Amino acid sequence: MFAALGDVTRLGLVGQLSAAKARSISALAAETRLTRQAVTKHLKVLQQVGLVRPQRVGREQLYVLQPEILAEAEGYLRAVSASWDDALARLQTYLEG
Amino acid sequence: MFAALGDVTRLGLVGQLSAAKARSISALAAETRLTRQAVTKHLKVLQQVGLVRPQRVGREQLYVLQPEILAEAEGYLRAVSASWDDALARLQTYLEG
DNA sequence: GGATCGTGCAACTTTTTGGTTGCGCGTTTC
DNA sequence: GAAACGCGCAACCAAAAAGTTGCACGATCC
Repeated sequence: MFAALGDVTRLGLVGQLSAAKARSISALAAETRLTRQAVTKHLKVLQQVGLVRPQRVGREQLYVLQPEILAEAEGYLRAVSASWDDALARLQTYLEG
Repeated sequence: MFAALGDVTRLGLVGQLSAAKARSISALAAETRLTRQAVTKHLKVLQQVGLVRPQRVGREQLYVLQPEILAEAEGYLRAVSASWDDALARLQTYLEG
């Protein structure tokens, strides 16, 4: 999940998709300096982690963002922060004791 | 930032550091199957994005987690979710209109 | 029905990255 | 002060990932 978002190009694609309802591969590729095939590969990666969902419309393949998945990552970050706060509290106690 | 967390080993190191106050490179390496130098490299990466801060103590180099930085990533995810909700609302309106 | 558009698939090249090995240097410890 | 410990640096290796090119195929437009 983080690995999927860790690529600048993919993060850009997520950005594009977060601003639009749905976009075709060519439309997405048009806003980058990459080939259409490169964009296709990145979309496959995003799809594998569930961040994005393809949807065929005529001869176009539209991609839609699945923001529910983002909540997972958000939750993890919060958990790490929390457990670190615990550790910090223990450290505090230790230093004061 | 996401790229830094995107590696399994680095995410593991963050996990270790979130559970302890501070840990030396060797101590961190001892809990993985990796060399000390490999761990050193990963810590450098984490340090570059500000997730971790080194602190020299005698001949040991301790590393401490900087959880404030995690809030940035958390905020970004929330923002993307939000703007997508907007897009979804517009799509809804479009379809109903 | 022929041209065009959007796409999928496969092979290939290039770059990045994760990992190791080897050595030297400051800090302890006895 | 010599041995041991914890590190840092640099060179090197291998595997994975990013990107391109070339071709074929269904959908659309005229």
